[in-house]
Formats: sequence, C-alpha cells, structure tokens
Amino acid sequence: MASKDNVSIHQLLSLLESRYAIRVMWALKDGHPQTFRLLQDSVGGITPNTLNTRIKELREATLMTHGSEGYTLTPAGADLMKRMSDLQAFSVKWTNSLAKKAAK
Amino acid sequence: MASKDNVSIHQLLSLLESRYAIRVMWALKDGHPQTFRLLQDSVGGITPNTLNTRIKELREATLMTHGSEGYTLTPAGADLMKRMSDLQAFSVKWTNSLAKKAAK
DNA sequence: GATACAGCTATGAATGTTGTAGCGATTGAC
DNA sequence: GTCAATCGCTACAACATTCATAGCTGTATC
Repeated sequence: MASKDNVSIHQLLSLLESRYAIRVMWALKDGHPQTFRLLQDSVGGITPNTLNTRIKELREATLMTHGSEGYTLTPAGADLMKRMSDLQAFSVKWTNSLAKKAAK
Repeated sequence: MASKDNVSIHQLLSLLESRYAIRVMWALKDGHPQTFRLLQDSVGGITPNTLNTRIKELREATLMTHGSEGYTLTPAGADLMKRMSDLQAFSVKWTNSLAKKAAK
C-alpha cells in the first residue's frame, strides 16, 4: 500500500529532521550508555533545552530509553542506526569531492 | 583519521537536519525531473520560501541540479538516496510496532 | 494582448533553537 | 550530619527558522 508507506516515511523523517536528532542517536550507536551531560558533549553544541526536547521525542518514538547506566538506544533505535551507517562512508567521499571542486 | 571523518558526517548531517531537506531529495529519487511547484506538491506542506532555501543549499552541496526538464538529483544525490533507501522498510516496521503499542 | 505556467520574492506572525544561569535530588566523603 | 560533586533538567530572553498568504517577473502560446 503506497500511501500508507508514505505516511510511515514522513512520520520518521519529520522526527529525524529536527536539529541534532540524528546526531543524538549517532552518539549512542556504539552501544555505550551515556549520561545527560556526557551525551551533550558527544553531540557537541547542543543546549540542554534542545537535548531534552530530543530525548522526549525519541523516547516517545521508542528509539531510545534511559536505564540505570544512562541513555541508550532501544533495539529499534539500534536497527535504525545500523541502516544509516552507510552515511559515514558517503560523507567522506562527498566532502572529498567538494574539496576538490573548491580547489579548482 | 577519526576526527576528520567526524567532520564529514557532521557536515552532512547539518544539511540533512534542516526541515524537508531529506524529503525534497526523497521526492526525486526515482529519477523523474520535477518543476518547482510539482516538487512543492510532492514534498507536501513546504512553503516556496523554504523549498527555495533547500534547493539553494542542496545545489551548493552538489546533491541536486536544475536541468531543462526541471529539478533532478546529481549522481552524488542519487547515491545518497540509495544509501538511505533502507529507511523505507524500517519506517513501515516501526510505525506498525508503534501502532501495536498504542492499542494496548 | 490575454492566458497559462515557469521560478521565485515579500511580509509579518508563529514556532524552534540558543546561551547562560541555576534548581532540586541523589550519592559518596569526611 | 553536612558538604561537595554530579545527576537530570528547567527558566528566561534573544535570535533563527519556518509558515501562510499573496503576488511579481519572465517566457511561450494563442
């Protein structure tokens, strides 16, 4: 069902399109739990207000949780990060080609 | 070099974290060129101001271009969308599990 | 010259994010 | 038992982004 699938992807993207949303999850993708402040440092440049907003959204979306050791990804969140891991390789290729272009 | 790679991914993510950025490219991933207004409809809910801002950013990032037939992805942009195509399957699984949870 | 469509700009209000400061709760050391 | 350190998080005002609506300019067709 194409239209239903469109709703799904739009729901997901409207979550991920908020500033720092992906980076918060990215910082947790190695599986190590992190405290609020440590997470703030890992992400870099995010204010506590915004971090807290993202945490709320991502917890409601069942993509991350808060355990005794700190914040971690849920299985769903880990799955999502795994599917996005290709971005790393792409970004390196892409910045290199941008740099070449700028040098011309 | 880990830190350099971090710069790359952060550059990419700060682009993709703007509202509608991913959806603009998503709308073009099938390869069909689209006019400004058609693109606006495909994305859904985006205003011309914002669309135009996104277009400028994505063109500067060499991820999309404007040809005689309309807007299209560059090879780099198409590559990026290909790497993100897993999101479609994930989002369907994810919204289903969210729906189950809400029904409880 | 009227019509239709192209890409896009103007304006002011609503929403999102930032920077800085610090609160209340918990935990371990003295 | 109280002091300091750390936890997650909130307050507030300035700034940035996005929105909704309207409409301009250019090109091609009739």
